[in-house]
Amino acid sequence: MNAGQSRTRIQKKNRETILEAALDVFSSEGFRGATLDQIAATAGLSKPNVLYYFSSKEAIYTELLSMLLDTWLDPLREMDGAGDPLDEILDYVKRKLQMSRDFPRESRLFANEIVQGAPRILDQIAGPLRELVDEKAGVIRQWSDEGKIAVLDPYHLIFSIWATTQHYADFDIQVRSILRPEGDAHLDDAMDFLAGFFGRALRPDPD
Amino acid sequence: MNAGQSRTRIQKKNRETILEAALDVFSSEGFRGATLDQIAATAGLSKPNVLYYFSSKEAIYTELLSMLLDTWLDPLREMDGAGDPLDEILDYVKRKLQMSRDFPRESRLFANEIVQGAPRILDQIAGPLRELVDEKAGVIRQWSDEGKIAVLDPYHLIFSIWATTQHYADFDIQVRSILRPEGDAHLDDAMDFLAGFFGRALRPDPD
DNA sequence: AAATTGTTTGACCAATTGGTCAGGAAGACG
DNA sequence: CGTCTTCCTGACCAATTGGTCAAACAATTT
Repeated sequence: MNAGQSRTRIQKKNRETILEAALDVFSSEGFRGATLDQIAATAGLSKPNVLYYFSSKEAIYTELLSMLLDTWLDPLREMDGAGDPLDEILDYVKRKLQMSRDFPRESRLFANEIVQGAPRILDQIAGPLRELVDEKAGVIRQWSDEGKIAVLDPYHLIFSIWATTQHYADFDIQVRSILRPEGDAHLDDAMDFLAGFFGRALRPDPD
Repeated sequence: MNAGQSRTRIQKKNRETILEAALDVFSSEGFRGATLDQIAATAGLSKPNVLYYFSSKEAIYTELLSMLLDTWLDPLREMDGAGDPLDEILDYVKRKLQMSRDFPRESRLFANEIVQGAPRILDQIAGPLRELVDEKAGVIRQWSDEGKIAVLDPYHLIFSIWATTQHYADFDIQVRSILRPEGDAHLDDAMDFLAGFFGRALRPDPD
């Protein structure tokens, strides 16, 4: 398949269809657990036709991963060192939880990959992701130094934001088994909880 | 294989060897991704011999899961409604993080299972786990009502403890890629962070 | 030592899986 | 229209996988 730019109308449509189907299958079965037959069936295409658009199962997977990583990091990128510290962090929490609500499959795709040791995305994590985190950790540290928020390790703070928000996508079935919510109502409760929780934890100590 | 009690010396040893090997393989590859050949090779046994002790791949997996779930919930069981509220919760956080350090494979085994929709453990989650959580959430709610800790949704508080502590086992590779720690040193930092974090968040409001 | 029971394995099997290929169907284009 | 390229498929293949089985081998019991 054409590795470069030019794509016909049909190519654009079918590649999109395949990636959408692959997201479905990979996110719920993991790379090894997903089969080309499943992906093809979900996409409504024949298996050879899927392989006409992507050279291999792995090619579909890695394309998905690299396409989605950027989107995934956008909420953190938006955190603005010039804004109000507490608002910026709480807004980040909000955006991240919103992504768990809107893109749970994407979250699970990454979760699957990382739990299994990130064999096909380690470069991206040790590279761009790490750099972004380093940068934003610097911003948070400065806010701490200026007394705008409590003094807390910024890296572990970021981890705790990832963990608490992605939990609602990755462990959705567990959350639902325990809360038995109607639809997504519990995510509003989660947002209230997290706002209160991070708000309290970040409130600066009196001098 | 004998489904009942009586086991010979050799049976005990080999079943244990197989389960240990299976934990290794299942936790890093997921159910579908793991193969009997891998498990047999890791255990140092032949594949038919593995199947002499367990009737199928699935039998190994479900036995592992149900064996480990109890251990997994022990830290929460220990949380004592009669103890000092803040201490009890912080001790729970500590025990849970300790489990991420000591039993990361077990954590990843559950993570894999639950991310993929918990197809073979849903009963356990909707049953015993849910009941335990309901009970402990009641305890926490009471502490809130008595003004001993801040007023926060107890279910989401428990989720946040799970999420933040298990993160260090399940997303270990990501944490390491970002922090580049020597050995497990970062887990001590994580403990300091989480103690400060939960301590601040739970501190009751002045009346 | 013989008989019985428990353990191990090589050889094998059917199903699944990722991937190939020759050729046909359908668009694009002059 | 005819030609050229793109798109699609049935049939096929080799490798892998979960699982079986008869027979050999080792322990234990009598």
